Amino acid sequence: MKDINKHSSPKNITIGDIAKELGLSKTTISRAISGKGRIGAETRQRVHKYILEHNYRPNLVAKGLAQSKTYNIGVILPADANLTEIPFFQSCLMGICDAAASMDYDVLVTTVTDDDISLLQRLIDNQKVDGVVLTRSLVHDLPAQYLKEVGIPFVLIGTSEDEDIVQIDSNHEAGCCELTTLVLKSGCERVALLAGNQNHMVNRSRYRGYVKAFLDTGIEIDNNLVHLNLNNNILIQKAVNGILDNGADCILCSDDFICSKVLAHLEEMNIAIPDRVKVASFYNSNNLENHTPPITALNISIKELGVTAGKHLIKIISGETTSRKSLVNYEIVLKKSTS
DNA sequence: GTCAGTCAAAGTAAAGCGGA
DNA sequence: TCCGCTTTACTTTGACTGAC
Repeated sequence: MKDINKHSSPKNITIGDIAKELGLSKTTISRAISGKGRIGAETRQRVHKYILEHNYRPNLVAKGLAQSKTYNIGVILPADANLTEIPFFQSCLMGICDAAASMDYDVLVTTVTDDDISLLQRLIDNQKVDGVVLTRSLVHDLPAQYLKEVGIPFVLIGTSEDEDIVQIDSNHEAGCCELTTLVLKSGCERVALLAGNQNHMVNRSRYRGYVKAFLDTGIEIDNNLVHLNLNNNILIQKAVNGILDNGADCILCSDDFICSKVLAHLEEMNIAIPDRVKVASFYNSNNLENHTPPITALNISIKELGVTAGKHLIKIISGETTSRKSLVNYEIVLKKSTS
């Protein structure tokens, strides 16, 4: 028997040490700890007494080996997230980490772009994780398609038309419809929408909510006031100029990135909010909360999205059934920008 | 047949060991 | 010294053994 301590740091007590000390096999110790399999009550008590006295902690690598599990979950972030999106993904990640830690899992993070999922494939090929949380939903969702093909458990933070995918989201369509209706009923007659990339499912849901509010209130949409796929500042500024020329009295922004660019452009043009034009966002953030005047926005607990996603994923990994779609509550926070 | 316990195998990095 | 093979570490679990 070689001396394994010769080249290593002080080692933790193992199941083998306990077996040797108590004159039992490693199997018997394992069964006494797990409660699975037949074992005498007195033996079980002896083992439990010993592990309590010696602060035994199972080796998760070996446990994973025996169960063909890694006790890791992967979190996939978009590599092309812009600066204003980072707080969203950070809060998601914190929620996922909390959920994972509470269920004895660790988290590995990697990134994908819309058309390059090689880092996700590497994570799966190398068997680094038992399951995956996708933090962005796309219309043509390459990561989701890939994970379905290879049969790895995963959940999606967002919405998908694929009914096989477990989805964690807020009801964006209902929230945006509610906020748009509030604005329409407050007396605004020319309510514009500036929305982002329509390849992102969330932006489609927000657009549907805007349209539904007009249908419900019986007001016709003026397409001159609707601009989609605003992916950069130049497009946003052009859109703002266009809707102001078309008499917009309220600007609804599909997210805080667009909203912050709109606010900056309005300030440059010395256009007063809310006196000349009202502004609201379908997604809230610290940037908007700290703006003068404060901006009316839809509020969602992003960390709760992450916690829910993490818990659902680990349930699926453990073989438990879970609901296909979970919705996290939203609230409309009315501020001076629409008063 | 039942009960209580043991054996062996799973994956893989790192260390040990023998021969060239 | 280098190369390549063997052993070890770690836990779980189905199959197996021995006593009654």
